[in-house]
Amino acid sequence: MAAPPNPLRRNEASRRAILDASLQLCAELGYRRLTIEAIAARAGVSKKTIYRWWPSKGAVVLEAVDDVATTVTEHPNTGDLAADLHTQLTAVIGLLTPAETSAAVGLIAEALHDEELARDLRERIIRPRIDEFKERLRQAQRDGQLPADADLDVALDLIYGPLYHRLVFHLGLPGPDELRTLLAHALRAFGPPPR
Amino acid sequence: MAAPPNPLRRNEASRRAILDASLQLCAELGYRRLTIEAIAARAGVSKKTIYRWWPSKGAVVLEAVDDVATTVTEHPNTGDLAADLHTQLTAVIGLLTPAETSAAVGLIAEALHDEELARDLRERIIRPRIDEFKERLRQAQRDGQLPADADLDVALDLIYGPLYHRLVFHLGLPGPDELRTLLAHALRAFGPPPR
Amino acid sequence: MAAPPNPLRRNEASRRAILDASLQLCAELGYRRLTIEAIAARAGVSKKTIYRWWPSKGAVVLEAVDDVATTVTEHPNTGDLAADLHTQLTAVIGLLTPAETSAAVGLIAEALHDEELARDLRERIIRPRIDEFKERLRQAQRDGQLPADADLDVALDLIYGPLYHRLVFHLGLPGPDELRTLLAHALRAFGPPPR
Amino acid sequence: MAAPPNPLRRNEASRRAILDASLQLCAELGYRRLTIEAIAARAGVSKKTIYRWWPSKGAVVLEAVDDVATTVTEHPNTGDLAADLHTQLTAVIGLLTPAETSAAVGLIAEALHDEELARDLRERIIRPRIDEFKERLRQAQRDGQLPADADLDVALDLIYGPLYHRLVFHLGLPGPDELRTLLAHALRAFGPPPR
DNA sequence: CCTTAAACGAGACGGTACGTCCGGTCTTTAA
DNA sequence: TTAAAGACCGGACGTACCGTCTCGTTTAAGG
Repeated sequence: MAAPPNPLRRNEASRRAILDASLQLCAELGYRRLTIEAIAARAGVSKKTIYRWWPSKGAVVLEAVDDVATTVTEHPNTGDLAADLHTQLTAVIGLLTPAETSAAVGLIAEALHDEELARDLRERIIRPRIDEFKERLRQAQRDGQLPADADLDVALDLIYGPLYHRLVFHLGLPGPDELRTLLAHALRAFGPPPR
Repeated sequence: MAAPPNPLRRNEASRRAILDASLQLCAELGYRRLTIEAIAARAGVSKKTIYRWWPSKGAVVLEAVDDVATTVTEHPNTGDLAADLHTQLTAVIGLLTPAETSAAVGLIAEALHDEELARDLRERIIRPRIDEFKERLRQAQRDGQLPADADLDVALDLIYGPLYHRLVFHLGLPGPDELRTLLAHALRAFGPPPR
Repeated sequence: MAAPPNPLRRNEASRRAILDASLQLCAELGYRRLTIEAIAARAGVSKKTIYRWWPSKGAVVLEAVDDVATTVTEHPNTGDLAADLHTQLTAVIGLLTPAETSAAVGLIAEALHDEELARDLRERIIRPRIDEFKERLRQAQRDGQLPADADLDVALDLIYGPLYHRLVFHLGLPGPDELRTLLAHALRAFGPPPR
Repeated sequence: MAAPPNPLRRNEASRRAILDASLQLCAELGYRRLTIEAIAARAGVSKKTIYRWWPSKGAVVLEAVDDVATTVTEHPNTGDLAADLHTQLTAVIGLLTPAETSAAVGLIAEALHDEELARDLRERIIRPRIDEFKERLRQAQRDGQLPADADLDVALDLIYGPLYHRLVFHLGLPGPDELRTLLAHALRAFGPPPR
């Protein structure tokens, strides 16, 4: 692989213009119709500049999403586990809605065919949030809201799984009440409800 | 939508050749690198013939998958709910593995951007299986293996959700034991196991 | 070559509809944009029926032009050679104008690449008129308006040549006065003007 | 018409390869069977590159012919008008022979339906040669080989006309002797040969 | 402060696939 | 038995983007 370009020389204004253009165009056209050519044109940048810093459309959008997602999805900790999960999942649902023009959904679709992008998506975006999620669950275990022996990986699957199941088949993402019901069931899977 | 051409005139041999070529090529190249041109070439058919009967690559593959999936995923009914679900989910995992060359995974990715394909995928492939799944759960309710008031939509989400959660982030589809664990938890969400 | 179909079975109504549609469409679209498909559609006839009786688009148009050209271009004989030639050439110019939508011009262009069509065009349409033309010149020789030893093939070239020279390079077909001048010069090439 | 791309950036090697391939293929297949795809393939160039610089197959071939025709058809001036015209017309006949694979004949046919190509053909190729031709005739007038009042436009029609008349109806282009006869007649149209 | 190497915009280039059109052949249906 | 309707294979069309590659022009790092 060729040596990567010297990051010191990187033009931050171009980087921002590219990421902004990506999200704008994704919102306007949807991820699928988004093209590198259009990003370059909108950002007032040459295609070469994009390819110098990112290997693919997916990588550009991933970085753009990473920027904006950072603030959106911090796991809250108010002491009430069910309420906090509800808040958190609602934020995630916001990132995935509307599916047609959501950059996040576009990335998920792309990652299904692109091993490398999938790895980046998982490691840079998902994994840190999984870690925060588990940390919050451990807190709940210490608080006695969740059994100490609960399998946190299973919890992750039961709590986040329904979202993606519904997303991929366009079954309609859950509204607030439905979400509450789902969470209640998921938590019940770990034992008798706390006194 | 334009009226489809008269299906009476349709050449069944061409249809089969097209569907077979689609699945072959998908297995060889992966859904993403699959092209209409290649399907036409492999099937010995003109592109026009494909476009006459299907609106997009996704629609072709959907029909191809529909053909083969029919037999693969019938919900068994041995009387043991957890075992039957395990069997069923294992079959579904088979359709989704390996992700890079699975036609089903390709369709799921495509459907994330294509409303119309998503509708077809849901109505022609998924919905009937959801119905069978719920029917099996109702049987379990009659058998006393599941509380009579269990919310079957929630059950669907808790049981199938983990698969898609793991699929979209390449978290590794569950193996047999992991699957058993997931199922046990999901079922526990509906109350204490019947005496 | 396959035996031609039995002309006795030929449907005259279809034949007329095809020829009429050809000329209509040629006038509307120009020869180049004319297609067999469009002729069939306009004539309410299947493509097969056209291919059964004619080998190519050119052959259809040739027959259509032959029908209408018959009456248009009979060599007149009033006794005044120059005047008669003027009349005749004016009729020919009419067939070639406007060039963009003239079926005759389309045939000429097609014949430049299609040996077989060229032969048919020459033998069925052009040759009989050449014969009439020469007959008229022989009459003029008998009348003393043209030297008895004039080379009629050369006369043909000098009299008709300018039309096609101008046609192929879009130099503008001659108007009545210009045509008179051209004819006067062409006839002068055959000797001193008769006393 | 859209502004053409900046010619400064143009790749001269590609341009030459395209023009060469065009003439080669035209000689092999004839103008009619020549396709942009084949030119691109033979020239080792993408179709886009052809469409970037030329609007149509005709325009490509026109430029190719322009290149080669430049040297072929310079009007000679030996002092003997009839002999010089004979030389010149022989060169033109060479460009038009054999008709099936002559690029020039292909252009003429195409120009009959394509106003824009016709204009280019006339202005870039024909007009300069007409000017040279008339210049040669004016020289002949000064030499006393042609009457001073001869109408040079008429001379053009009488001298070149026969070629195109014969070309379009495949009547056989004139050989050397026939050509001499035609020229002699055409010149006689302008009055008694000077003593 | 100046030099000089890089990053940059612009965009041409070889490719691949797109979705469409039409040519010419073959099959089905109805009269 | 004929002809309409039209499906079929083939092949070229002209377009859109891909990712690579010059070009001159900034521009900022380090001498």
